[in-house]
Amino acid sequence: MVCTANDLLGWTDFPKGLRVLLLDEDSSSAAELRLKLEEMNYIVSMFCDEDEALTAISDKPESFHVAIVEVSTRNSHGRFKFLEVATDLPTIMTSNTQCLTTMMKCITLGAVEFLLKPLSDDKLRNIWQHVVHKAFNAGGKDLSESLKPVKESMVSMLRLQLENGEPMSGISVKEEHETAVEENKEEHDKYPAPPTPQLEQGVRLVDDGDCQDQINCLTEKEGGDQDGEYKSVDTTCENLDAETTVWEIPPQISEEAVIKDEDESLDGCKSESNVSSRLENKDGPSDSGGDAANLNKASGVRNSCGNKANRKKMKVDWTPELHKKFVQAVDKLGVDQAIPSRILELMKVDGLTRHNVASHLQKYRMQRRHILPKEVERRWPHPRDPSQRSYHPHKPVMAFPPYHSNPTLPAAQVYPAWGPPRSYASGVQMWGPAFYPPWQPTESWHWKPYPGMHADAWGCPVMPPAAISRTISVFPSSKYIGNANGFNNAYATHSSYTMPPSSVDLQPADEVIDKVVKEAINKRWLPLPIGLKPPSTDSVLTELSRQGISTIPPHLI
DNA sequence: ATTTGAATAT
DNA sequence: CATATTCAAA
Repeated sequence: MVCTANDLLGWTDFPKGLRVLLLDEDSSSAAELRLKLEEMNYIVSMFCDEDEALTAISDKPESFHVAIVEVSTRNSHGRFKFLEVATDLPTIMTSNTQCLTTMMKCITLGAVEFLLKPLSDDKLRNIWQHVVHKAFNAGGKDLSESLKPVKESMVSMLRLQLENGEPMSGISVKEEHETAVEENKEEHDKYPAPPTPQLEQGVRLVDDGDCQDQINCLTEKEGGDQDGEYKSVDTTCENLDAETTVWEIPPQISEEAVIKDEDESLDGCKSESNVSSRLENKDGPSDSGGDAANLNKASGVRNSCGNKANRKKMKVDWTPELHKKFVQAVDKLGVDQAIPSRILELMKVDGLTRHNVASHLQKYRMQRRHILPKEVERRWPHPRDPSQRSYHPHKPVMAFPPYHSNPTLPAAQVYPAWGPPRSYASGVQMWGPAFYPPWQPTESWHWKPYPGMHADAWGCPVMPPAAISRTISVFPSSKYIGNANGFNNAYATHSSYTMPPSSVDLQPADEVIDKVVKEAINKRWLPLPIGLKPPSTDSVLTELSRQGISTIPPHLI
């Protein structure tokens, strides 16, 4: 397979070496085509029937970047099948006959273009555009293996160019011609369109669209720390030139108008750039996450707004995928170690800054602090006098770990923290109320209260939920959290008898408690007990009903 | 000098 | 709102 991230770097003269699958029954025209393509430095694999071709594709999906498929009235059926199966491969249909119906069908089935034979050299030469287009517009998920590298290389190229302020050797990409698929990005997000589902990408940096400040352009030098991180997007006027330059001249396509839009800084122009990363990170210690960045621009075909997408700071769009990465990073680090810089590091998402992460982390923590106590309230509702600050003796004083995973839970169930993956399009908050926090792999949750103290000394390691509810403490209320004295006091006072009898001997010394409490206070989002097995949703429900709470708003489950 | 987390701004 | 930016503190 040619296509690894490394190969990209080697792919200096981009279209060259692109692998073309040629499916054509007419052997003579096929041979001719092949010749031409090869002259253009494409690597051609010829097939005469679609089954062969499909087999080749399924055997080695990464062997082809683009397909050119001839269709005639006779073989159209098979060709349609090809289109249906080879969805990952940008496929150009060619035909001797112009049949609107056939064309329509091909396009509907995902063909990227329908060309009438004979194919012009120009058309042929430029087939690479479809590869790039697909690489940039397909969500990371369904991006075929062969396209990922392309995408990556494009991104790195673009980045480099922007950073250097000058075009890189060899490759340049022009996108103007691309149809403005992005135009209705919002719509796509909400109602993913069948043909080219714009699935969520990693980081979506959204331009705020106010290009009105020319001045800014000149003065934007602002010194400053964070600017470095935005280097690639914060451009000055001269960079702008460079930018426009960047987008011109793909190998021989000089003529197609490059949008030289001087600078129509205007209103309403929106464009965005997109950085996405692979999200194949599976659970577990596999942090193999290499990641690619994808830069997705709104092709500015329309009107004045050119593609100067990335000039101001972009807003990071925390897509579920991105958030998932975030959570995985946090999980991996363990809540107590989850600080922006490390998270950022773990996420390895290009274009994301520490600030972005910090901001997100802030929200994340707030969620945790709010959601959890609520759950607690539900489990031990204040019967009366909510103003009463005292905690029930029966009420738990210690929170069960907001994180902490039940190792037996499949990773998939680990979601709830910030909610199950909802349709990003739905616009629903991804971390809406969830019944349970993202229990994470136990080993990743490091609670180190005190160096010599074994975590397990605390509380009851694994107990049925009912038992836990009787023995483990929990924050009485959110109001209470943050009251250091109160908490400290409460904890010290009640911990002893909220402990299971069996643990009595293991009571930590007061000073140890102090330490723990201190840390707990300092990092209130940290879960307290250790080694506790989180109750399953079912058992919680059971427990709830046992306590006479039978009605749970559906959205909480 | 950096980084963090919270507060505040957009 | 969700993110970004600012700010005080570590």
